[in-house]
Amino acid sequence: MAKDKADLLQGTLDMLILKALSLGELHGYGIIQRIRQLSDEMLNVEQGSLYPALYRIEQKGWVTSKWSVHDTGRDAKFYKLTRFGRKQLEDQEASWDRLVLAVAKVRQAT
Amino acid sequence: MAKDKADLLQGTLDMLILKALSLGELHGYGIIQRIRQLSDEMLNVEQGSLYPALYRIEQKGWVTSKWSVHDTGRDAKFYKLTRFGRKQLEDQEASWDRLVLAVAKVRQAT
DNA sequence: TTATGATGCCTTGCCTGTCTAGGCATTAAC
DNA sequence: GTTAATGCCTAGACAGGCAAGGCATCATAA
Repeated sequence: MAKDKADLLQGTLDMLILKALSLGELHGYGIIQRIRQLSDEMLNVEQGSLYPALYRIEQKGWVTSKWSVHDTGRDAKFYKLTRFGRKQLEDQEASWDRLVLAVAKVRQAT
Repeated sequence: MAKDKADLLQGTLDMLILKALSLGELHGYGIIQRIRQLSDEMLNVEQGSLYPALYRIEQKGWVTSKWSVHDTGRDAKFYKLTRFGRKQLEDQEASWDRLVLAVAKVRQAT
């Protein structure tokens, strides 16, 4: 099976989930789709990665969840970013920026 | 102990090591210093991360090693990038670029 | 009717890879 | 003589992403 989609690096997933939720409440499956769509199909989050991550994130208080009726008439568990989660998102984005910068510095070396 | 230095993300270490070695043969301890210096002290590779990584990388044939006399008069194990390792470096840099781009796309979403 | 694919939830177990925390030797500096 | 820097290494803990599964609902197609 072709693997043209980039594997995630450990640590980026939380940030992506938080970012997806910062655009509005969403259920798990929808988070996957939103990330895929926003990244132009470049990032594909597996369910086996997402649900454990959502559980972790909820335990940390970065999101809350509640069951609601989906527009399709089916039930789905909607996740919502907390204020603390929003702060976390900012922190993780800042860390990511630092890392990208640092790697860029190393790479531009001749 | 203050932790202002970014923890590496899994997967970036190999690339950094290969990049460091692409600038010339070097021994383990020197690789750590070179990465730290090139990144303006932002990246600090732990020895407990480096040596297992070097072992893995050598097993894969990306580098070769040989014991030589260091300029200080002491022995040190010098690692050298192979042609295959150089190809790997290019691949990993390309993957890194794709990931950074993909994350940027997600992040610029409103 | 049935069966397939998309949508939705979840769990288990493996595996990789980084980090913490050690150990040991040599050399230079104090 | 002891400390700090340089040099090598290992063992064990741990996180987290992934593969692979299970289950249910609904729409569509055969």
